Amino acid sequence: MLRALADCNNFFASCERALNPALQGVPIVVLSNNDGCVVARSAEAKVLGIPMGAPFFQVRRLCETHGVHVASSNFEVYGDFSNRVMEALAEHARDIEVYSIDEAFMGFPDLTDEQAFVLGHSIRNDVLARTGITVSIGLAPTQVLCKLANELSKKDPKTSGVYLMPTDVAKRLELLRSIPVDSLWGVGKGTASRLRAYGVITVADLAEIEPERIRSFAGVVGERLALEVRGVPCHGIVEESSPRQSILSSRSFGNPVTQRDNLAEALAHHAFRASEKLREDGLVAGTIVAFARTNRHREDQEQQDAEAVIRLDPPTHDGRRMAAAITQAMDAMWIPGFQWKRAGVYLADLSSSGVTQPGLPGLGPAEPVQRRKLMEVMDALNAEHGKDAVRLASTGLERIWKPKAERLTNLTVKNAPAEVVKPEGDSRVKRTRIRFHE
DNA sequence: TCTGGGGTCCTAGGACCC
DNA sequence: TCTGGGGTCCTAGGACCC
Repeated sequence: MLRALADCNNFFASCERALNPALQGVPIVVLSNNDGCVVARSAEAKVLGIPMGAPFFQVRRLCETHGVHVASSNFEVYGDFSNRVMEALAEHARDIEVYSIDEAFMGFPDLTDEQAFVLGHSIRNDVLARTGITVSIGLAPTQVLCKLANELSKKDPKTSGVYLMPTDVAKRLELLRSIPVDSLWGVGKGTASRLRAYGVITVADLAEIEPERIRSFAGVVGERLALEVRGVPCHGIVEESSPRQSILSSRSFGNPVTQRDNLAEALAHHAFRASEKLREDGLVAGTIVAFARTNRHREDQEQQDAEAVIRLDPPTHDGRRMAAAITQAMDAMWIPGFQWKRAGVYLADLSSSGVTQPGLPGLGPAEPVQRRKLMEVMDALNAEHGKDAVRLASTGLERIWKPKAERLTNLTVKNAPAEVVKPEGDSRVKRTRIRFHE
């Protein structure tokens, strides 16, 4: 089977440009939450030498000097673009696995090299025409090789955005000999240094070593990698997404929080946000962890973590119950005298809601009817009138803990076509696994 | 002054049991 | 000084990804 990885180029920056055609040719930078770091750069911004992940305050001058358009990230809008890209991709593939907000693996029946090229280009053209987003296509027999092919397509302008990994094994090995093993998907710093210690320097080295031997020093992860670069698929294209195992809602504060009440409000807010995601997926949680941290980057300040772990018995998806539990836990959690920079709520021990567990007396339906109804009504109102249209009083009125987002693209009728902001429903692409991050 | 927010999977080691 | 052997389950933390 032939596989492909389609990956949107400079995705968030491309979305901003698609929303505002006046940005054609203008360097664009998109900032992370709280306007903290650079998380996406248009090609022009890369040329200016703005590094990925740079704290914005370090590149602010550079941006001003060169007239860079700087945008706060707007994940709702990027999610809509993503949906439309994935729908277009799905029409071309036999199987599709939406891997992240801007990437999808696709499966095709076997094709000749010629056919693969033609297919790659027609996918690219179609997605561009329908969404305004440019994708790069890497074609190969395994997902790890697809990743590599995709990178090569982006690096080399001659490929015009479509790269097919050589099907001839000797040719492929020759190519892989020039690629360092740490550029592989799944090889980070730790694995790279372990591999180096055993003489595995290039991807070809990995392809030539006995997979069983790899296992002794790089574990099953290394073994799978070795097989994949040989062209033996270990990852299938997963169309059915498995249920989530954890949910996190957290943010940095626009300004450090020093008052207990403000931290409590922020945590109640995150608890409710997390509970919304839980209900969306039809799950209940058995454990909440509420946490707060001081600013790791301030070496002049004493650091502190605060954490409260709360068991929910029976498990729940009731945001009110969670917020109340956290409010109670504040006594144990609160440590005065620190400047809290970030806080959040983590949900674990997730299981399907409405399921009674056999053999466990007392574990009836997850929630009493009236509690469920209340959440349903709140979710419905917020879906219709926008996030936070109705919210828990415990999340506060002033909300001085809110993160910064000072450069949000103004979605007026003029620059936001209706179908961009509110795409057609009924996507046939399963997106339950999609995660809204870059 | 100012530094993101999600996730998954694997492993090692401890608790516990027979 | 010396003090079994094996199995399972759970958890914390590391590594990695986007």
